[in-house]
Amino acid sequence: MFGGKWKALILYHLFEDGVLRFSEFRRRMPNVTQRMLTNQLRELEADGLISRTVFPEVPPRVEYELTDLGKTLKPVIHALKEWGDKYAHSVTQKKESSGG
Amino acid sequence: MFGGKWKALILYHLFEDGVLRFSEFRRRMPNVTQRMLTNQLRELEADGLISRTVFPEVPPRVEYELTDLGKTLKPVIHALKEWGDKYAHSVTQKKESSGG
DNA sequence: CGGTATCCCAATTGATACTG
DNA sequence: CAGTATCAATTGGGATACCG
Repeated sequence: MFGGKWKALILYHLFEDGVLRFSEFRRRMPNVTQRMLTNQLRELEADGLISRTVFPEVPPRVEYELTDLGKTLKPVIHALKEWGDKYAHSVTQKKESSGG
Repeated sequence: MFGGKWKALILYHLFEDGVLRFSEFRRRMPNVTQRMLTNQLRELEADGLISRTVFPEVPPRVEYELTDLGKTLKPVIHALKEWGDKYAHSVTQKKESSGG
């Protein structure tokens, strides 16, 4: 379920910001391609962890937020971030990511 | 770093049991192939999370345990397991795993 | 007992271009 | 703004057989 390379980061930003639009994700995760972002958002939605709300406006607006189930992941994401902050530098990195 | 499908489970068993031999992993995770188990153990070792000790005996014996760095992952693995125990059933599963 | 070596398929990820 | 479509490359994973 956490298979996706960016899912944890997506969830992290949702815990930080509550609600995010597609373009806001793009700003927060600049090195995720549009395709991958769409892809992972849809998978998270399919797993019932986030919700997607389309506002029929011009220009279009789509908002993502955590579902109740998604919110239960807080301890996991939190533990992951804590660990990353403390120890990620100890681990061999192949490439720098979009700083989460 | 958690890319591997079985890494979290490997770490979990090490937190449970302290030290494990190759064959003990196999018993605890029957549906991981020998190749994948070796593979993921080596990656964890390369990342400095576990150590591998070979005892030059007959029959051969190899023991795996957590390094100090590996032990710092306890909160993460713990949070993950807690979540799994509570909510994994809420999520669509494609296949059952080796029960962790 | 604790692995390696091969082969092969599936899934994931990425680059780029296009669209309502 | 928020996506799709298409193609290509890489990586992950499983089956099976063999080895010191």
